[in-house]
Amino acid sequence: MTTNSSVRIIPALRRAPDDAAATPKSGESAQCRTTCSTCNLRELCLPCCGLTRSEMDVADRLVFHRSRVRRGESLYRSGDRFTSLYAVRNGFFKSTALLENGRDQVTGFSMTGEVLGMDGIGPERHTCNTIALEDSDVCAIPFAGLQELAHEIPGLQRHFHKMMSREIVRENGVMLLLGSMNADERLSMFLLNLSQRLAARGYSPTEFNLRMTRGEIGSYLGLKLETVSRTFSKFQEEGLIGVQQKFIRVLDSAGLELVMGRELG
Amino acid sequence: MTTNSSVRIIPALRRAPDDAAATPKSGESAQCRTTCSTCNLRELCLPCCGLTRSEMDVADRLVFHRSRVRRGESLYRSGDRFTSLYAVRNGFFKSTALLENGRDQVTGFSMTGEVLGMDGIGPERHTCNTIALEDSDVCAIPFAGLQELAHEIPGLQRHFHKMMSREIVRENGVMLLLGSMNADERLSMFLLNLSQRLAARGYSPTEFNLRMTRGEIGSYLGLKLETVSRTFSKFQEEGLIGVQQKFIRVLDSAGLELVMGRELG
DNA sequence: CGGAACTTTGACACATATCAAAGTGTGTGG
DNA sequence: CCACACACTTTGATATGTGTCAAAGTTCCG
Repeated sequence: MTTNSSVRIIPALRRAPDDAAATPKSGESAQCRTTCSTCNLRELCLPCCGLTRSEMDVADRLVFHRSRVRRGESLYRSGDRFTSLYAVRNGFFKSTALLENGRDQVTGFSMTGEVLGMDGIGPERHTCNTIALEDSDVCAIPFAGLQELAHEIPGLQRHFHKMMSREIVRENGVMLLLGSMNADERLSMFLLNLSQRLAARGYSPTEFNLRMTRGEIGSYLGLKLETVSRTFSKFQEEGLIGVQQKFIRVLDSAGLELVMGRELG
Repeated sequence: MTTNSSVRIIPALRRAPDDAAATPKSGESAQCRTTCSTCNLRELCLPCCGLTRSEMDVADRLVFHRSRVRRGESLYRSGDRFTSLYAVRNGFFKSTALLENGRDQVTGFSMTGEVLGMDGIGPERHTCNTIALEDSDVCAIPFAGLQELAHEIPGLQRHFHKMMSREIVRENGVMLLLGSMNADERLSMFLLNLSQRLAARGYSPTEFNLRMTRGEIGSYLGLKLETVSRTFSKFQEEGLIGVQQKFIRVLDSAGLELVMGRELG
């Protein structure tokens, strides 16, 4: 199973492997308007993916609001009226859902090129909180406008459907993980998935900085933070990974994959 | 949280509260062709939901294959080419996903009026197995045709998007359940959800027959069948429910809801 | 430099899994 | 129609993985 946390928009994207947190210089968190044909991320962004030149002209009728979300700030909150999807242009987010009894849980992590907010389409309100784990840039895609556009560009409609479907498949994968895997398996799957998604974006699949805490990983994987920490330590002793706080080095990815298969032979 | 297992197509549907397993007389499992305007389930079915008379005429261009799936048979299997969505006209299904190491897990139960197969849209192949737990009737909706139709009927497109989105929200709910609830909470949520969905279809919310085994419930909830059985027994001792094999009587639904809240006060 | 947030590690508790055996119901073939 | 086999369920005894509680260690940031 390959759990793609959040839906990936493009299969691959080359980029300088600069894994350092993008600390922006300009402090304004102001929005700015932009269009698809002037967007430097258009090979990757939702509505523009695979459009022809003439379709792009149509697409430019749709105006996006690009905005910055600072670390710790919400992109949207549960209960907010749903108006837009958000393409992550740069950065890292967590989504959490709140149970009525007060507990909440991380339901996904999203990185560059993934689209957030699809849970809101049906209820017309967002059903989870999405918070930036580092200073991030997103492109807000007004849903109504997207729909009009998709009506004229069948390829876009199809693309959008696949995106939603993949989110369903991703969540299916998480259900399997939560329902039938032990702590070792969960964590090795988590690491392999992260590694794979980073690789698809041109980053190193073997060395990266985690953007989330042990507690957030645990919440996502249905484990307590102490268990996450212990399992990291165990993997390190076994030579599977190197751990220095948030910096992870995947030393034996085949070994990690074995962790998931070995309980049954 | 209200976990709607599979996406509900209509908010409510009145029906004679005949909960007995529909054992069909005619033995043929042959397909028959039908159109929306002659369908006796159209108030409930996907493409016809909320269409005007003239839109219905358009909809009739789309021909559906109605077919029967006998208990134990597959509606589709993981890996099958995706061509159609399936509206459950009558009956009960489970969907299971297989992990590469051999284990498999129930990812959802579906009943009348719910739509199956949305996981296949993205990958263009089904990603889970769906098996009838009783003799069932489905309506196969060719996806390509549905798309054409939706292009002409905006309300249908919107309806379809909401349906997919709700499936995402449902799975989110299951993730919460699997990630942060104990056995009591999981089972009471399961029962309440089932009860609620039955009520929405005009069946009794307080007395019903389970269509699945303890093992299947356990697989869905991330528990072993013995734990499911023990928890049923415990709920019975506490006067929350009555259990006689597959026949369940909800005696104290408020009490069941309390089970989910009481750990935190 | 000091405090806050996060991480690691240990000791122990507990919920659920595992293993086992008996009980119940159901369908089939004689 | 009975009897047998099979699938499912219940219950008990025990094992174990993960949670809980606690304390010390580390890093980060103001």
